[in-house]
Amino acid sequence: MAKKYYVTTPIYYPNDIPHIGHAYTTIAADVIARWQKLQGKEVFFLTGTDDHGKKIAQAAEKAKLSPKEFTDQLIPKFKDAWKKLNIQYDRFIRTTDPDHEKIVQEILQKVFDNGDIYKGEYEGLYCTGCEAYYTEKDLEDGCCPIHKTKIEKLKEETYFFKLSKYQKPLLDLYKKNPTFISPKHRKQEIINRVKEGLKDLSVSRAGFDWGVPLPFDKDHVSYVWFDALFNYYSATREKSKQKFWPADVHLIGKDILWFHTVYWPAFLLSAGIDIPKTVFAHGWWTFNNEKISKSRGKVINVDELIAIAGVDSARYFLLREASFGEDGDFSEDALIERHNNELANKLGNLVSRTSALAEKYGITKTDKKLLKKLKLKEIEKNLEEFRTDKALNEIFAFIDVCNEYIQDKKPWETKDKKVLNELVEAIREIARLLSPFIPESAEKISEIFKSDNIKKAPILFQKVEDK
RNA sequence: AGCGGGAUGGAGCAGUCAGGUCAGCUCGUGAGGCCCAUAACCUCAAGGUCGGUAGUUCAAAUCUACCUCCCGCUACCA
Repeated sequence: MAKKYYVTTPIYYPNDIPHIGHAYTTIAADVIARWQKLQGKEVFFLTGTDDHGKKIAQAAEKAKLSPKEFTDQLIPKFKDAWKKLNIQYDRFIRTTDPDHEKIVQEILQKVFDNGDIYKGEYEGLYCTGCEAYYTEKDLEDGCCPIHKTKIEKLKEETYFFKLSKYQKPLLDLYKKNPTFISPKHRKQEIINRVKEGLKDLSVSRAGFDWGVPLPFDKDHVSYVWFDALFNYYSATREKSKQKFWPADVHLIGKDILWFHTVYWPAFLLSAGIDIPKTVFAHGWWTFNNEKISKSRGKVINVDELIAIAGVDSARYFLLREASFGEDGDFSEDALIERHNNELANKLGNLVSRTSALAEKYGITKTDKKLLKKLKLKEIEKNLEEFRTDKALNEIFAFIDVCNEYIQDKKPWETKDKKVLNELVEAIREIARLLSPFIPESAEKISEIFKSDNIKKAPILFQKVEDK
């Protein structure tokens, strides 16, 4: 049986418009999924939305819809965006899916029976206007940042998860499984914070019903993280999917690293479920070196992203520009520069000149010497470690080698069919390696060089001129 | 305040974990080559005391200590 590979994105909050941040994580997951398929593995790629929570309930009320109707309306925005970006996910899970709700309840019951969930009182700073708790640092002069009203201390009955009990097991886990928190430089941050001690975590809310009811107390619904995190697991409970657990990688943004590397394994340990192999946190995008902020209109949504130079160029840019795990800066100019230079001039032109020469002079079989200069092992290693930028670097370094080769061998002069064949074989491999990143263009290239009867290629990447 | 990250030619970055093969890549600038190709491609050149100081070492961008400046995180927020 083929080896399996399971990759996830976070489940997104459906009230958002899909923007560059969502797109980045999802494209990265798609590239990894496609790459693993290329390695012959059986792949399961999960994405979805987190439909529960008070904010959604309130927004729905405003729109005079039930929360379910409200979220139903929002989901297509995400599905459309992923379709436009050529994302081949295997399942789009929603936290309102019945199979998910059922699993969450089973696990809540199990953890409750273990004694890891107990009833207690949560005391916090509560704003009645927002109907939400705030932490000390959110406040402005002791007032709610939105309503500017005095905030009050409130006690509420709630169920707690014994997170404190898992401090030691978590630290052991990090030690035993060094790649669980990736990239490496984020690990120490989490370890230090866990060492400082863990407080028990409130896992239920009373007073509204838009969530998964606690099986042992129907007046409470599960607090959002308990519900949301388990999506990764519940998607693997149907029979044909069970083999995929534990997940090979959860791709996430660095903002939710804490939840995925502390809460999530603690819940799983308590429920006696295997821990995923890796949680990989990537960085943030800035826009023209400024923080992306919705309020200032500095958001790039998916349509804008695609409009600049096409889907493949957008995919290519995002995975090439940012050192994976680090922050990256997005700008239209930078995207266009990479599109024109790397995709059009280097790759596109190589395909163009090679196909034109091959059409004119033909090719004959050779022993693929040029291909030996491709650092395939490096590329494979980088992709196993989610370093897409480095993998692309290596692939494009090889494209440079091909351009040098053609320059050096002057096949337009020598009409050497062997030289041309070396190039054709090289390009076939380049197309294969690039197919996870730029699926449409890679497919076109493969098509051009499919048989040995090659015709001159049309322009693959039309250059984008200055605006 | 604590914890974590960063500072590398004009711009943007890689290299730091495993010290020497390292000062690399892209853009920009200057000169040349080629004429197959998307005015693309190839070659060469100019440009950096690798944030600062001290140390370890035969050898430091890389390790250690201290300092300066930036950025992020500090938990019930999706």
